[in-house]
Amino acid sequence: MNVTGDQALVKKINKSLILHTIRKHPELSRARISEITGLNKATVSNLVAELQQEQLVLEAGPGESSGGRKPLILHFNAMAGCVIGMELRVKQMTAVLCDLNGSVLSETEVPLRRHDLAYTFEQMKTMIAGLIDEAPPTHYGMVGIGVGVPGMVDEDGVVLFAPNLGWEMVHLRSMLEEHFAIPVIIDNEANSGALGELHFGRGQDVRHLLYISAGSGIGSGIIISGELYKGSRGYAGETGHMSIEAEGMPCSCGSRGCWELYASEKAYDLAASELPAYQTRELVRHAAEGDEAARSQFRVMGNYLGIGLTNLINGFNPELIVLGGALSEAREWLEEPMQQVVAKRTLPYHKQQLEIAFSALGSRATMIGAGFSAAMHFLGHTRVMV
Amino acid sequence: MNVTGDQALVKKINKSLILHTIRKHPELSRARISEITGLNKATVSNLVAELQQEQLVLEAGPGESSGGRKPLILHFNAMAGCVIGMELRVKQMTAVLCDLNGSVLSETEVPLRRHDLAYTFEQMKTMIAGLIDEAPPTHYGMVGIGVGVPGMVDEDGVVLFAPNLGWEMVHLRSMLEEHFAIPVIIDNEANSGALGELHFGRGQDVRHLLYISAGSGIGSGIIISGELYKGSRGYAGETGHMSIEAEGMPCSCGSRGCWELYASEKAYDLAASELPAYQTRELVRHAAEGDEAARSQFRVMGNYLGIGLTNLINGFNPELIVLGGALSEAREWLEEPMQQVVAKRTLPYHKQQLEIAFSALGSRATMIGAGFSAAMHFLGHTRVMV
DNA sequence: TCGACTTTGTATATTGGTTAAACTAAGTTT
DNA sequence: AAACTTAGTTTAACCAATATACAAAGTCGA
Repeated sequence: MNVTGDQALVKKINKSLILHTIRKHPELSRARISEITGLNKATVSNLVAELQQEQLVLEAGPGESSGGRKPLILHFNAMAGCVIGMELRVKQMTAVLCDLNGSVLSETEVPLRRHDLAYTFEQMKTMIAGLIDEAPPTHYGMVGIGVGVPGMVDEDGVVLFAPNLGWEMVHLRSMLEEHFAIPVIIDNEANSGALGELHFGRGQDVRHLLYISAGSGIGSGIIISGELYKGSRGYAGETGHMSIEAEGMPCSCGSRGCWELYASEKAYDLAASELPAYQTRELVRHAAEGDEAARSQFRVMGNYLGIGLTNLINGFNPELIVLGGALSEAREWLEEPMQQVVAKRTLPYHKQQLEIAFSALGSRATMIGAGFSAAMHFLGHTRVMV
Repeated sequence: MNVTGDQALVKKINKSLILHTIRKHPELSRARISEITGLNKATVSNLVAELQQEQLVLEAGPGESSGGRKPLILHFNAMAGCVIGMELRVKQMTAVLCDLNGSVLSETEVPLRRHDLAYTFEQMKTMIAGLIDEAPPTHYGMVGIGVGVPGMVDEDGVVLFAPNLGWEMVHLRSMLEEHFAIPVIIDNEANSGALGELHFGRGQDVRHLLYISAGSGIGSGIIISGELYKGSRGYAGETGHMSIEAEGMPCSCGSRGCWELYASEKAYDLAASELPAYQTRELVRHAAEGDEAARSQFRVMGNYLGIGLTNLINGFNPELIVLGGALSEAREWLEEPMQQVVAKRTLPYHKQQLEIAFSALGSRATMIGAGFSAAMHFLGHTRVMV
């Protein structure tokens, strides 16, 4: 249904605007908020008073005067509640306990021996229960759980297909919500990572961002106008199966020449020559020790990474691309060949104002992003499009 | 700056909602609008009265009663003003005079002998002036001009680069606005085509649509959440330069193996064997007459079209793909091999609820879409995101 | 044909949000 | 100490949507 306008909506828009303004800029006074947002001073005062009552904003004493009355500094009360952000990986499960602004309060990790649903779900419940126990007492308590999973997720939080876990049609959101009675958000691992980098990594103030998660495969999270783009059914971003060799190697997906066969860890198995190791971390170590086979492997992969990136750049015209996932540990060896290919093959105009960076959050991007989704879901975010 | 909420905004949102509801559904009464939108009957009455005063809505007499007072049927007054939609092509220039709802009132075409700016701009001015003369007298008169051009356009209506015209950094919008003193909207030809198909072709009620314009090259218009996605600088959609053969044929763009070398009219020049003709229309004629070389050429191109489409489907997960441009005339010969490849290579979940269709508007999609952009710019469209 | 019922559209009073302007509070500068 | 600045609050006015009552104009069964 359509959203109609009334006074309640106006209040929602303005309150949301003020809350997120305070959240993003610490050390603001009511007067500054009025200037920044364009809202009347009285409006700001009223809505801030409500936000204080709701424990979402705190007064933190007087600030510096610039020739008049001292301003009263306001803070977003990130400790009004807690969220949990998780990442489900093939070999382990990691999770963080975060405040409402994405700061990590606690971090845990557990190895996964098997991937069957029963076992994994038990482990998840134990891990989440542990973090809930650890959580400090807050006004709202635990307000949400976000989970990033290595597979396709639909809009109802159903994991449709996660080949590396052997999962199909797992109603993960409803399972967790029924057990913990807390709102749960399930997302693809790359989508969560994209949100993590957007809000806490390299992506501050970026409108259109592409997050590429290269590990055992390649997935990507697409941020358009500051928001996750999920496609018509929630499956957007499966760029690992973009064919870059029309009649190349056959892929398990049914296609041929898929990008991830050449530019993810899958390439190790298909490498032309013998490699000294078949795990990224090991291979990086060998490369650092001067092993030519390892270095050459990364050069080739960097080249292919660049080719796929070029395709995405020409199509999406993003402001920023962030490379994350396990492969980002090989940055030292991948970056130069990759950048060279991109420079050579990208359309000239698309290169302007384009930055390609490696993840600032590293392997924590996904779980931090997942936790942040949960926090944003709790805080709400209403705004207008013109 | 941020959009803040106040009563004026509420009114704008609701008025916009009512106007576009009437525009999209003819034969509505105030009572039905109230039901559909969720707005109070009194609100609808008030805003409709204003829209009537602004000549944007007309009362069209009583409708059928269903056991009570007869409803007063309202119509969107598409003839409150006119717009012009143009398409600039390599060999000709086409334009339509449209009402505010995209209905074509008049259509013209002029061949282009040269492409230098001075000459082309003269021709444009003449063409537009002719259509302005033809326009029937309306309350608002001519309210906008939309132009689709074969090249990259930035957010200020500057044609950055149009290789087929030999244009670079042409400030087309300001040139036309200064001359005609009417709002002008310049867009890439594929973007305008996407809008045309979205609103008047196959795309009604579709949220995420991809319009592929295959002709002398391949461009695409990306519609996300019902809106054109232009990327960070306005250059999104250059999918013709997506590499589908990592080390394939060198392209003028600096890359290799670009999709449009294999699946646009550029493929004719690079065909393995001799072709009976080198223009799509001619080649289609030969294929229809049984020429095996022509048919085989289309089969190969259909195959490559499918490979590129698969890449886009996996990445974007659109609901609908519309194929337009000159190549769509070869639909009879392209469609089957293309659909086969897509069926074989696309990820299984992405196939669900995906439709691939050929353009319903044909060669008119771009100019109709361009005109519609101008009309929408005049009518405005304010709404809320939650 | 009459009266009961339906449906459409308008008028009225109320609600509740933002706002401008005046005001209080609390500083700095000269 | 007086003049000036800046921060935040109070007040009254405004205005758009709403619920409710109401008027207008139809249908339908007996």
